[in-house]
Amino acid sequence: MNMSDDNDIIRTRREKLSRWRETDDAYANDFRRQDLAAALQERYAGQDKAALEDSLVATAVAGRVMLKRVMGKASFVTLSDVSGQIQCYLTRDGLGEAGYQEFKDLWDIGDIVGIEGTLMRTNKGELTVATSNIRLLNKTVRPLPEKWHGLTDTEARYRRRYLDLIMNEETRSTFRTRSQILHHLRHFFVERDFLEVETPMMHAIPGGAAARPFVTHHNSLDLELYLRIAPELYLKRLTVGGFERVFEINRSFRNEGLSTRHNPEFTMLEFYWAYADYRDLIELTGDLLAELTTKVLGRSAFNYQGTDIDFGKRPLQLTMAESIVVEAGFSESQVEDPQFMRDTLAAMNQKVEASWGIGRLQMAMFEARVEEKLFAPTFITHYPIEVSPLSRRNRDNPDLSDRFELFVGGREIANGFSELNDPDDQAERFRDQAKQKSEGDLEAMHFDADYVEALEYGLPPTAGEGIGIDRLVMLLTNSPSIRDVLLFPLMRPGNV
RNA sequence: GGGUCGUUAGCUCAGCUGGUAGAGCACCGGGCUUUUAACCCGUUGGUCCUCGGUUCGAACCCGAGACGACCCA
Repeated sequence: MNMSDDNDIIRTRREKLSRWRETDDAYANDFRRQDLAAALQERYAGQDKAALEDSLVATAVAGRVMLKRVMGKASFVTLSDVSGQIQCYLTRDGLGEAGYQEFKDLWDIGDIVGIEGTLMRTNKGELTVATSNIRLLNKTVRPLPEKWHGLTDTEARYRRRYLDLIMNEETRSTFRTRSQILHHLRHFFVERDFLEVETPMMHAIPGGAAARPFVTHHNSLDLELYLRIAPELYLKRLTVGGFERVFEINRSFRNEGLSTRHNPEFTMLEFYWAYADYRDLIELTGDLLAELTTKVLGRSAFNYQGTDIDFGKRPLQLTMAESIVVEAGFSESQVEDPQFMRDTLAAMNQKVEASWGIGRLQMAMFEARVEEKLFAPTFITHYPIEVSPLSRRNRDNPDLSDRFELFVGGREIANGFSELNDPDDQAERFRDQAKQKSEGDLEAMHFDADYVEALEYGLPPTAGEGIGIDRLVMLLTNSPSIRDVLLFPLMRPGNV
């Protein structure tokens, strides 16, 4: 765990570094690479040994030494660059006595080097650079993890992600996929005339979600500020301002525990779409998942932790009450009976507050008994108004909201609704939240008078949605933990 | 917050019932001009996570703590 500075390996490599520093070109930056490994592998895949001998293709490659095989006066070195790997053949005849000796004396696995030469193919058929000139570009001090097993210790992989990236193609692949997902999401929304915006990360009043915030302090304003728990209320202010389609992909922060599904900072996509409602969102979300998966994976179906999921098919739809009937096995009348729900939750050792109405009781039951079972993509609709303080009230049933969440793999992936744009109703909901906060609910919302004022200037009929990007990346990269899709997940400071 | 498991060489891991700490890779020395985790020979390398306890004697047993993984709340 503790990588001390005085072990034999590091001491020897430091001695080599000292010798290298005595040369003229230690830490030179004038080596120019001509080709990437993968490009060479692809371009010359069809050329056999004889063809390459005839054509004398000159190249210059650079990268990290991953493997080194010394056989007396000839050696093979495997270089790794951003694209892939290529083998190089170094000989005393090819490099000259001094050059070959420098390689033998100074080069170690892990060093960053530049190699010039011509392409050849070995007897076993591997494309190889027959080296005529070598440059040591960075004499590294610390040894890489073991070449066969790599770096497997999860703690080390998260704390020293660079080593994980050097050693594990799977890790590199995950983060390439993450980048692709973000790219295609942006493309999807920009193509549909959504404007990408950035709204504040530091809020005087945290809002837009039920969560505990991180608190910080602005010195010169002498002001308590909160890291945002969601961008929602600012994005809707922009919709008031006439940006009728906006989206933001950025971090939010929630001061909660860590788990395989939660990191205190996480990435959300939120978008707001004027003159649309939650049913339009459900359609758009279905399109989005199908298109995204096809573009990123080349197909709409994939396997997540042993279960097949297909975003090419439209997700199921159930109301929250229906889902409790179906998955938890209660009758429709039981699900609507506050006393029954309260008693049943209590019997399940679930925390229940006396003030909770049927909406919060149903929500608690849903979270306890239903959510984890929703493996196949499923939209749960008709959330109770009691747990949806920013959502539009359902026209047919005022106790319900025009809101849905999407569940995949037993996890919430998206949350969307027709926006509440009645300022008086919103003020009433905020007052209710503030009351719950004063009664000790740490996740209840603050009264945001500034936001209500914005609504008084007029939010068009609008639908808005948030999509958890980390969880989406988990699905498409088959990652069991959110830490596997965050380059630097939060860790307690350790003595590493 | 609770439970289970883990922490031994730079890395991957063994280490029996408590009796002087082991292997492979890497490193160092030697051999080898088409290898593929190259191979062969010979070395080197340790805060056994930390602190305390039990014991003639602790990597191992007990207690407390640190860090991590997973599960639960």
